[in-house]
Amino acid sequence: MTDQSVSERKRCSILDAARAVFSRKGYSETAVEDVAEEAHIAKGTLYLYFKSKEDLYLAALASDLRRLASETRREIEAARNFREKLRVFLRVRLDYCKSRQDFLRIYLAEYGSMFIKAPQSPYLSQLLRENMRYLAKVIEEAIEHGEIAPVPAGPLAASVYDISRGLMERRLLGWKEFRASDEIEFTVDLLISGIGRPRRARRA
Amino acid sequence: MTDQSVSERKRCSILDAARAVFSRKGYSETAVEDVAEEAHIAKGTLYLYFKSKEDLYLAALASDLRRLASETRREIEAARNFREKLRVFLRVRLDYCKSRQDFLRIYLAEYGSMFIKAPQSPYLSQLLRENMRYLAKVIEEAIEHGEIAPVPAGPLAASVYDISRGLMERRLLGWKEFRASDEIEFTVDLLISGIGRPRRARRA
Amino acid sequence: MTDQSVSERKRCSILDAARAVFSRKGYSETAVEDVAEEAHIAKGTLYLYFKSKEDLYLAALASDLRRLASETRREIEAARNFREKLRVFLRVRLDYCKSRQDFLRIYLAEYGSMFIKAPQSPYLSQLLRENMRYLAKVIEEAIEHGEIAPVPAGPLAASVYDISRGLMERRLLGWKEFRASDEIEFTVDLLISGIGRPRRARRA
Amino acid sequence: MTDQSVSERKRCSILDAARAVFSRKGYSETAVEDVAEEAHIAKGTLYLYFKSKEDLYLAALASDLRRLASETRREIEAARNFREKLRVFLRVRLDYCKSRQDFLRIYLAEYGSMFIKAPQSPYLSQLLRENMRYLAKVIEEAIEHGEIAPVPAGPLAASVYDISRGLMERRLLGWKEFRASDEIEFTVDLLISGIGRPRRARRA
DNA sequence: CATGAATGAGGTTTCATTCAT
DNA sequence: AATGAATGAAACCTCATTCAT
Repeated sequence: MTDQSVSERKRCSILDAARAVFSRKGYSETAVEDVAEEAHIAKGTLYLYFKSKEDLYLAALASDLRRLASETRREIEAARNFREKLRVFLRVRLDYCKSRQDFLRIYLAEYGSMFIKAPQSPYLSQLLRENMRYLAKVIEEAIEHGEIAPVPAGPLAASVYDISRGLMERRLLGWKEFRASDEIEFTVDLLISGIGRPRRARRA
Repeated sequence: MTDQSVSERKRCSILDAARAVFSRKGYSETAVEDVAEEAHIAKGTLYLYFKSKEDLYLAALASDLRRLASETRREIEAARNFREKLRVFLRVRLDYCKSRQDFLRIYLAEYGSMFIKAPQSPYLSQLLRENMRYLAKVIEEAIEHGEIAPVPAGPLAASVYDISRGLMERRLLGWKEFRASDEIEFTVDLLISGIGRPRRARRA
Repeated sequence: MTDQSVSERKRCSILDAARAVFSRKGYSETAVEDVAEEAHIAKGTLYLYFKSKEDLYLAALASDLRRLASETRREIEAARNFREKLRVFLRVRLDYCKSRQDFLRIYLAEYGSMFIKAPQSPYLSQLLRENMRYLAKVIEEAIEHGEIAPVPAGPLAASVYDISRGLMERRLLGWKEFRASDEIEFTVDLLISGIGRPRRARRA
Repeated sequence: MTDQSVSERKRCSILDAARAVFSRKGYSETAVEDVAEEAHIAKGTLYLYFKSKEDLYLAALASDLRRLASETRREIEAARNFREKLRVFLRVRLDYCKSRQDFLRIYLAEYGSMFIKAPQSPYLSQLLRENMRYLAKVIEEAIEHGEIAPVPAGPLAASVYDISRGLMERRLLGWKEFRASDEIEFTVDLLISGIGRPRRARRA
């Protein structure tokens, strides 16, 4: 048991190192040795935990991707109404820009390369669809509850993902036009007032 | 004259080959030799036209990026009202998915890697901002004309870009939930009815 | 301890291989792979010990250059009078033609290329001046002791170096006019007595 | 006739360019294109006059080497006595340091590489021996005339060459200890009188 | 478990030479 | 005679991976 957890702990510390380095230099510019150094282990040791550089890269990505997904779910579950759920969805993501820059950089980079060597990481696209499906379900529930108009849930979920990704990207690039909370509010308004009825007085 | 154009023609044919190969295998998996073969020239010849692999890659990207931008402007200029302009913006992009898959794959991949080694392609992010700025201006005009509510133009333009990119991506991945024209209509409705006044009957 | 010496031993064996190959084919005609083969190691291994082809070349040169210098000093120190010191200086050098042909070829080649790209090997010219300076000091002492006439020590040292280099060169080319010991004797006589008329009793 | 001389003139201008470039950058660092540019002709044209890079290099060397040899002979012939001939021999060479730096650099570099790839330029070593043989003959005559002691002419000629080369080298490197004329005088004295004790009246 | 020396395939780039114009 | 675009061999160097210790 201890054995297992010790081993698991080391795996994690390697993943942390990997994220740090990959996010700094990118996949192809990163040498396996760089990661080993950052993790204070020998290059050979790394291969006891991951079977290849790519495996390591994908593992670094997946571990945090799962964390983001579960955190998102937990917070959404806790939110009262749809507007709140939307807000929460965006907030969790924008918070990641601060606390997990390294993960996000890899995530966004890998997202882009999906379009080139799709078969390489079926895992990412699968995880992505799963998460989108979840958001679609949340939307469907809101429709059922009469909170929003009966729009196609899948495409809407996709759009929400698109916009949230854009927000993260611009934060990472330092292009912030205004404060995170305002950006969230703007986005929620954009989406809700498109879906909700009239759109009279916004933001009191 | 002929000389110049012959040379220019060859440069273009190399760029075409480069786009084809890069979009298939990605930057780091592509060997310069692969591109040379695709273009039916010798490796060394390629270096007469481009000074490095990266130069070639960026040139392949930039040439089509400029084409997309100018085509977008032309069509938007021709459109009557804002709703139409929005529709046109999205349509031009979705058309590209068919006619220029190779370009788009490179574009999206490179977009992602901006977050990792930003300084490498300042050109891309500059072009991007320029294009966004243009869309923002179009939005501002629509606001002035009273076509849409007075929303912050910059963030809105960004969101439009985000969503359009998402649409392209999903088409490239074959995730289309429905026909392109429907997707465009859905998106326009989502955006407009969020910006425009009441939002009565959508989608007939 | 063993570790260090094992590593050091390997470094030396690579240097030996390098000297052998470089002296056979010259710097630019030698491929790094050739040296690796001669040393019975892989190309990559060589780069664990030397950071570039040039580094390897210079290291091969410097190691023996230092050895030659120290051997020279030791023997000169042991010699009684100036005539003897001169003899010894030349002998050590001519002996090197036999035992270290490979080194000498590199040394002489590199000497020549000093005049073309001087900044490349400041190390060589520095070592050279140091050694000349030492010989000059030996000469100055001989003058003080009244063993020889009060001639300018620097230029004389340089001339001695010039002639000794010529002797080595001609031996390497197989142009020997007579036996090494006779050549040494002739040179010592020439320097000490000159060729002007009198020249009575030479060599007792 | 004109045709021939025009062609010959072009060959020479290429040789001049070659000397200039080779002496600046060395053989392997020089690209054939560099020489072509310096000569204001196209790369292909150069191959009409010289069959390879090496051929060009050797030709650049040989043309001036012959010039140096003939100039040396002419001046030596004109000199009255042996001491004067010696002086003249050294002076012609030191003058070359000023007027033909580029040639000398190549000459000295190539001299060094003789020891590595001797078979490559048999021409140089042949020319060298010829010139040495000539000096030896001059020495033999001086001995016959009773101007100097009966020393072995070959080795002495070699030594004179060695020293003169050293003088040129140090001038090229900027190591001059004193003025050219003094250096010549010192050398002549050294050879004629040696450094042994008596050495009474030097230079009459 | 851990190491890190060794490997060698493969990458990008250069450049001497050719040849159609 | 002159050109310079095209070639492709070969060079140097990197680095993911293995394996004996």
